This record gives sequence, structure tokens and C-alpha cells, in this order.
Amino acid sequence: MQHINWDNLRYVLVVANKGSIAAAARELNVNRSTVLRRIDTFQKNLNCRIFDRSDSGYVLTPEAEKMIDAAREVESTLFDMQRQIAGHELRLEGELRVTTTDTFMLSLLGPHLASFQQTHPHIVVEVQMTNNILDLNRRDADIAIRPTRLPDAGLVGRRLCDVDFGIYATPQLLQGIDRKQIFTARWIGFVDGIMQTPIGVWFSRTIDIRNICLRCDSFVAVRVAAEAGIGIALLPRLLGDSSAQLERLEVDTSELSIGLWALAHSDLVRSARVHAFIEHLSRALA
Amino acid sequence: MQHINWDNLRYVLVVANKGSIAAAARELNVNRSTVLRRIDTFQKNLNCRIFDRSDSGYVLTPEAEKMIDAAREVESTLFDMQRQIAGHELRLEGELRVTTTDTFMLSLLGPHLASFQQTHPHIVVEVQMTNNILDLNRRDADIAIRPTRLPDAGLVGRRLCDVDFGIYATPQLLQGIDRKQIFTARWIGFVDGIMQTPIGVWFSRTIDIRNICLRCDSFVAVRVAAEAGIGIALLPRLLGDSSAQLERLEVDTSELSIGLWALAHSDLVRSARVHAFIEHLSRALA
DNA sequence: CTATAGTGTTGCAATTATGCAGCATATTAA
DNA sequence: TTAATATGCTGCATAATTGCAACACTATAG
Repeated sequence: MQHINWDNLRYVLVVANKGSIAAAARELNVNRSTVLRRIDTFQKNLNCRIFDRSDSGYVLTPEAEKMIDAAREVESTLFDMQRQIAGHELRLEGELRVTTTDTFMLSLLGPHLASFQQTHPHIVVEVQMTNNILDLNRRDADIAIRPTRLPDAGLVGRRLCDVDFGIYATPQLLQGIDRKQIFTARWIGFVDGIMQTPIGVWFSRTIDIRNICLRCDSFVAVRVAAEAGIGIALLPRLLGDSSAQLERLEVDTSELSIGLWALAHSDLVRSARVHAFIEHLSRALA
Repeated sequence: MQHINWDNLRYVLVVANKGSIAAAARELNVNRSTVLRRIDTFQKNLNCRIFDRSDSGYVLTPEAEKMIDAAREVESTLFDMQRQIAGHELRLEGELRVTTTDTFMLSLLGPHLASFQQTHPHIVVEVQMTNNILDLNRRDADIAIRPTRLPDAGLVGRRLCDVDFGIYATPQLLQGIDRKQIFTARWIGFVDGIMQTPIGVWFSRTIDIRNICLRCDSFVAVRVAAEAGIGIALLPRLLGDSSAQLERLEVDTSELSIGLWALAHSDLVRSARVHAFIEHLSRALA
């Protein structure tokens, strides 16, 4: 009996997740034909069919579902393993993958990244600026800088500072509006993804949906829109106060205040790189 | 961040198990240099050292122990997976790996393998005749034909027949011995591995160790030795009765009687091949 | 001591896997 | 409809991996 190639199972898993050979190839940074041929050899080795071709791409045969469960188990075991290895790294060099949102990248982190870079010139920080919540369990990133009320299970964090909010608009826009009627003026809102968060809840409670004239998936985009006079905007004060074109209105939004945290997987906090970065940010923002 | 090659972890595991690059290469059926280079790239990818070179070969660094635990977990997950896939195989074709001891291969199975082969010409039976107990969990074999009192957990079995024992010697040897004194004559014994089993216990209780003139690791070897007149032998009756040169003595060995079982992993009994083989043997020996 | 058999490691040639470009087909948009 | 984009799949040239043979070293036996 020949042994199966464990790495091919990784390919099978990605194809199952992505639903097509082409999408899997992009994820794996290889050519489509490579994925195709690896899946073929895997199926030949095990003498079984894993995928049916359907209109919507490669879809798992019912029997293969359990195999994918096994593959996922393998994957998470290896993620754990890699994290533990990375957690034992004591040298202050190598790469450090940090994820944060555009909001904090633009309004807060620039100078602190610069000073960190000066203090630890051999650590190459790789910033992933995205509003998607990357999965620290999957090692999509080593550290996440994000607002949260309570860190997820398995993650450890340091509260860096508070994030307060404010209501902003251009003076030109405000001229035509009665200050007591601002909630019925035109507002800049958020896409569905954000509407589930406390921000979204406040919004849907406070603003009539018919007054929302534009929806964005990012506070930075909201600020651009607000500066263009499109409508009234809810913004983190970090972003709003620094805008020369925007004026802040006196509205109580203290219930929206939230902590900004530096989060890392508990396996990784003993890593010198991770520890140094969190320590640095924490001191700089104290 | 680059992804690690899952297959290289398999190589790491084998090296850890075997203790040397060369031994791992033999196990994996590849060249030594391949193993060496794969271990190298694995360590470079993860940026960690896994093995120390010592006089006794490649030995794990203490930090790497947990990694090997993860690798073992991956391995057993994949064994489970492969078994489940094989268990869904409904066609009566392909290979079927059967392990049994030399004893039963020589004395019992030949004709039944022949008739099975005739009934199912597309199933290629691969016999592994060894006195080592192969691990059905690791898929070292699909079916084991071996004597046992109670099948291991996770295995399902069918009791095929009884295995009774007898005491044998050549008539020439017996001429010089008082039948009441046979236990103090020269005996053919067993190597340590067998001495832990009920057979061994009976032996050490019945025969003075000083009377053992030869030790074998196999009943077949014992029979050859007994036929050569070296000493008195305890043999399965299947082996002893069929020998033209040996005479059976009237000694009660019924306490040694044991069942011969066909064993398979529970995941595999639904496989058509496995089911057919066990069914065939069971009917033939009923 | 020598001889033998084992080990890890390296350069080079042969093998194998991969990327690329192209094809047919399917889906989506205008 | 047509055009544009995406998909799976295949031949061929290139790139990467592997086996082979040789080497240095160690351990063991005679």
C-alpha cells in the first residue's frame, strides 16, 4: 500500500473551502493545473472520488464530508503547532504580522510604528489594514489592534486607550440645518456588516433609515464623504477631530465608547517580537 | 508568511520515530538525501531546530516534543480517515492485506486462500506472514488471522475455529525416555517474546528452564527442530498432527486451547473485500 | 591494528512537478 | 444576440525534486 501525500490533503481542503480549482489556486499561490493534478493524484492514491463537478464548481461528494472534517482537524492541529513554535521565538528579529483597521492605521498608529521600527530595526512589521476580522487562531496575523469590549477566548490582550465617538459635519452643511433637527437631516451610514455592532444598533435606533444617503464599510470612507459635504457622520474622535473641514456637534455618544486593544493568541505572547510590540504600543499610548 | 508543507511533517515524524535519517529513508522508501533535505527545508520554513545530532543518531530537541505529539495526532487522524474511505469500498476488487503467523499460513490457510482467489479473482490478497503483531489501527494490514482470547477494543472479529495444542517428539527420541519423566527430558522452548503469553506461562511452570536446549520464535521453527530430534516440543495440533516424523504424547494441554479469530478494524468490516474474506474463511472453517 | 558496516552530507544527472499558454466551455453583462 | 470574463483541462518548456554515487566520519568485530 502506498502512502498518501499529506500535503495533497491541504490542497483538497482549500478546494473544498473555495469551491473551485481556480479559487484554490489563487489562495495557494500556484497554478490552476497544479491544484488540478494534485487533486487527481490524491483521488487516485485513495481510489475514491472527492468532488462532483456541478454548475457552481467543485462540490464535495457526501462521503467526502468526513474526510474534510479530518483535514480541518489536521489543519487546526498544525496551526496550534506553528503558534507554539512561534511562541518560543526569543530573538527580536524576523517578521511580525499586525492587522488593524484603516481607522487606527490612519489616525493613530503611524508614529508608533515608526518609533517601534527605530527601536527594533530587525523586526519587519507587516501591516494588514483591513476591516475584515482576521483570525488569530489561523495565524492570519500575529497581533490585532482592534476595538473590542471583551477579548475572545484564547486571546490575551492589553487595553491601549479609549475610543470615543463624535458627530461631525461640514459647516456649510450645518448652515441649512436646525441644530435640534439634525437627526432628521441627511446622514452617512454603514453597510450591513457594521449594522450588527453597537455602532449599528445606535444608528438604527437614532437615525431614520430614510435619512441615510450613503453607506460605507469604513470610517475613513465615511470621513471622506463627510468632508465632501454629503451628510452628517458618526466618526471616532481620532478621525473626526483631526479633520480641518469637519465640525463636531454636541451630541452625547459616550455609550459608544469602547476600548482599543492589542490582541494576540495566548501561545504567542511569550514570543519576544509579539511581547515587544504590545509593550511598545502600550507605553506609547499610556 | 509561507505555508509549511504538510508532507514534510510526515518525514519529521518518521525520523523522530526511527532515530536516524537512514532508517527513516528505508521506512519511507526514498533516498537518505531526500529525507535530509526535507527535514532541512521544514526547519528553515518554521525557523526552528527540531533535531540534535547525538552519537545515537538524530534525537528530538526538548521543544520539539510537542510538535511530534501534533504530528502523531495528524497521523492518527489520517489513519482514521483512510480506514473510513476504505470501509466504503463496495467493489470486490483491489488489494486486501492479510496478516497471519507462519503457523496458520502453513497448516491451515493455503487451500482457503486458493478457493477465495477462485471465487474473487479480482481481489489481490497480499499475505504478510509474520510473528509480529501488526497494528490494524495503523492500517499495517486490513485483516489479521491470529489466536486471541478477546479481540482488542476497536476491532471486530469472527471466531474461526479452535486451536488445540499437543506435545510431540520423534519416536527415536522417545525410545530413550521414560514416559513418566518426559518433563525432565530435553525440550524445545521459546524466545522471550512468547514467554509472556499463556503458552510461555505454561512452559515456565511445567518445564525446568535447564531442560530447554533450543529456543525458537516460531512454532514452525519448533516443528523443524522437533523433527530433527532435538527435543520434545509443544505445538499446535494443526502443525504437529500433520508431521509424519512426529508422535503425539498423551498430555493434557486443554488449558492452552484458544480461538483462532479473523480480526478487522470496525471501520473496515463494511468494506466488501474485507467482509467477503472473513465470510469465506468463516464458512470454510465452520 | 584492519576490515566492515553503519552514519550524514554533497555534486551531478535523471526524474518529476510546475508554470505557461492555449483551448473549449460556461457564466454574466451589455 | 454579442462580448467579456471565468472555469476546467492539456501539451510543452522550464524549474524543482529526487536518486545515485562518492566522500568523510564513527562504531564495532576480528
